[in-house]
Amino acid sequence: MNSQSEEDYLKAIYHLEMDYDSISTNSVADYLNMKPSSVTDMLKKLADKKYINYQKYKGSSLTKKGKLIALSIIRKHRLWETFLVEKLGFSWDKVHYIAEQLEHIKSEELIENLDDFLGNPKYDPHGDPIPNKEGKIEKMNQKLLVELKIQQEGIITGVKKGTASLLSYLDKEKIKLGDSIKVIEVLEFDGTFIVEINNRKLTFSEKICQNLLLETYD
Amino acid sequence: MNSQSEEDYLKAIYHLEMDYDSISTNSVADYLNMKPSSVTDMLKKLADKKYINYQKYKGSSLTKKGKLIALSIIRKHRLWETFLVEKLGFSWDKVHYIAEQLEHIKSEELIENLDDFLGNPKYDPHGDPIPNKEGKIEKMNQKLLVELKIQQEGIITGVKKGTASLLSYLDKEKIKLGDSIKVIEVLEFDGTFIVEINNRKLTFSEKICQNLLLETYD
DNA sequence: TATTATTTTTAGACTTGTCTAAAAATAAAT
DNA sequence: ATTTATTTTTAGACAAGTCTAAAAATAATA
Repeated sequence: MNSQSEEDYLKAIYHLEMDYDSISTNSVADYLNMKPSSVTDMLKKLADKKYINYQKYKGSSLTKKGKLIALSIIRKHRLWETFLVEKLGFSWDKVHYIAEQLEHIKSEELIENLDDFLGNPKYDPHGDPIPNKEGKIEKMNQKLLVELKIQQEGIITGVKKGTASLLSYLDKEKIKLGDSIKVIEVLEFDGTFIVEINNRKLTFSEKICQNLLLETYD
Repeated sequence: MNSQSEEDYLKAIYHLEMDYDSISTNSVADYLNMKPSSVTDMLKKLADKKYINYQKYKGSSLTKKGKLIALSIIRKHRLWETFLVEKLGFSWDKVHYIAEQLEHIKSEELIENLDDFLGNPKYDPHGDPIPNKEGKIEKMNQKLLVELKIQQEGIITGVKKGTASLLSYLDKEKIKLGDSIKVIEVLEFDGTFIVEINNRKLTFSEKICQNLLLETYD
């Protein structure tokens, strides 16, 4: 049985491995708001348990075993987030703190029953893919809308830094993070995109497309 | 913010106060499977926080403040149990361990949304009353079926010690703990009870009635 | 009521997970 | 290539919550 702390570290390393090749002690400390010395201690412990490969001063990486645990926590997190939004009416931006707690509840049966109850969802309310029981997870890519080809699809995950005003525009148009978007046409003349969201056709300027972040599956 | 441990102790004292007048350190230790010395330490801490009245060698009792916390944990526990049984299809006898974990999740909003989602249930799957948000809880009494008067109702909570075989009879008759029972008639001749359970009329011998435990509300 | 038994508390130790401060290793820069 | 800066580890401390063993208080009994 792993402690809540151990699970948090494994999850952090998993997320960091998405973005960086080698995981430094400091990056884990930053991610978890902890001091590097505390992280060193825990890394040793996780290495003893064969959850990570850790070499003094060299950095860490998850072993197969560690990755499976991280994915099982992420699975729980995303299923609980789905539950909170779909069943309890929370808005997608308020569920993280609660899911951080719920993801540590111990019971295989609980999470499988929850999965069935939710209709075995593939994506959570943020549009992130939910790993299956065996730890398989759909690979995803962060892209800008402007990078998509015609007919390609993605899920809206946010906007680029410094363009928060775009968020209120999206809000006005009743577009939420997690909504699916599909490119129908791109006008050669000015780069305007015609896209489909929630069965509605919408027109986006090139500037919008350069600032809208998506996840795509390929 | 209270720790999981503190919450467990407060809940234990609450439950013990249902059955006994004065709560000894040892009784808390037994209830929580802990050593009395550990309990003493925690009792001091809870007294510092004004959650209990504690006097060396004399025993403990919950303050108003402590009782409210205990009731809020019990509320969470029973709502989660209801969720697990009603929504996730768990059987009533397998939910306790999971609810023990879920009851410590921190979020007012979560529990109020859950309450609404479940349709603001009054009783949990074991037939125990669920305290409301303000800590009000329906008073209940343990009684034997034989003690009930005609037309009185109760919820089946168990059988007397040494009569486990009665359980398999109930099982055969598709009667579960938590089922509601109402006395329709008592035959003077031999003390046979005619009762209604799940809209079915059933006949119980006097011996059965002397061994079937109920909760009643009055 | 004096003695024995039981309960409760105290004292000190241990574990987990964190911290600070200092030392050691690695990386960057002059 | 030396020096300087940064990163990482070590060493030692602390808080929470538990334990064991022994002492103190209370309760039971002869």
